[in-house]
Amino acid sequence: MSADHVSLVDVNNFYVSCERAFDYSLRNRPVVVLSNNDGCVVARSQEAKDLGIATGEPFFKIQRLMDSHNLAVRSSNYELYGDMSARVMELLGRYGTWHEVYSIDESFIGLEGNLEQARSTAAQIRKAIDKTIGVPLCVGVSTTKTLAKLANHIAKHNPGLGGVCVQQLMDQQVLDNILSRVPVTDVWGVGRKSGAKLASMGIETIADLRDADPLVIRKKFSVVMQRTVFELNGQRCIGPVEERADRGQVMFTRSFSTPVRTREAMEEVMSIYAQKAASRLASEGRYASLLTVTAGTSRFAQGESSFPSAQVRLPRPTRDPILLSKLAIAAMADLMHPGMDYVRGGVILSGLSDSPGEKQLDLFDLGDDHDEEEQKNVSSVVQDISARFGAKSIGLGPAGMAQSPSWTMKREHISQRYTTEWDELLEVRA
DNA sequence: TCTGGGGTCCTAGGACCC
DNA sequence: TCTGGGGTCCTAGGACCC
Repeated sequence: MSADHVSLVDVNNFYVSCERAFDYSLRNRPVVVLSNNDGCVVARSQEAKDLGIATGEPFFKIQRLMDSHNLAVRSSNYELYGDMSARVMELLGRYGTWHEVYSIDESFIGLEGNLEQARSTAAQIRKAIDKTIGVPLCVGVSTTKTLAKLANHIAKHNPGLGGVCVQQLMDQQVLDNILSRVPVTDVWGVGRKSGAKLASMGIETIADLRDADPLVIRKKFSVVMQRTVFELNGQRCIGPVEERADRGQVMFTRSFSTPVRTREAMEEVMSIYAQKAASRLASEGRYASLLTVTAGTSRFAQGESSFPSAQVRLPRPTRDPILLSKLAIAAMADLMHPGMDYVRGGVILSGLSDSPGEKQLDLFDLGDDHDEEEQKNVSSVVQDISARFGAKSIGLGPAGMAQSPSWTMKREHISQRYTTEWDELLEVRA
């Protein structure tokens, strides 16, 4: 990660900007993008922010603004955002000495040269992405990741900077003024809980945290917060995410559009989600050794609640959709209370590795070898078809039904998949 | 009526071993 | 019935992020 400067590139209001890139009617008006199930707001245009709409706000509370303030609403369209992200990242990779994708719309990039050269490269990046992909972004440049995040924050909030903020080129007095005014919770890595605790120690602004004693911070919080203090002082200590073969997990959890009450419906959920998770593993060429199932009643409902959860250790790494589906159903069967309203459920696969385990004796009770052999064949055919024709083309048991069950996700305001479906390409009229 | 999903990292504490 | 220290590994839970 050695380069003269660390920059953070962040697309403005990413989901909204993706929608706007293809739909001009969304420009210059308030726009929000909703979470899965059209539940709550996950992205807002500047105009929507100006209306006082908060992230996480339930859609039903702001629905009236559609009429009164010309608010436009879109269901989240992850096919579109994922595709746009890949294009942005590909282009960003051509700049800088290293490139670390941090999230769907953010990258850290190493820039070389003096400060003016860094600023000029940052401006080029903005221009290139806007011209070829059509989404606006801001670039923050400084000496550490935490400070680059901060510089990006400053660029976002000060339109006069033209979307680029090189921290070292700022007027010192202006910078000091900002640091001693902006609340500490605006720092990357400081959330609500830690913010409250810091405040009780008299640490309220970014400058306060920068000047705090790292040892005290380490003792009262953890090394994470201590690193933040070091980074605020210009000392690089947040490195790239380590690449580890067994790192990570794959989860498939969703809220249902209508509650699931019966054992049979929950079996459908577990079966379908397990197969979706398995197919994601297959696309990544990985295998899981731990299966976790979860479900839950609404956190907002009165009365009795239920949050069943169970883990199943898989004696050898697998991504077999039939096996995972069976195990997920079995694990959930005894835990759910039929009759209660479950509003969400999920399947998590973890302990990931790049190769399937060797078969071990007596660990799996799947009947005789003949059955297992046959099951293997069916599984591999299913995986093959879903890899070639897409996840929707085939499914086992409940997942194979042509019609979606009643609890599947609601997406009433979905935009077209401009970039990933031939049928929905943007029409251009001259 | 209606309140997201998918991640990462760290720490504490228990199980187990020598 | 009483009674050690030190180490590793695993898991649950908390906090944070986008």
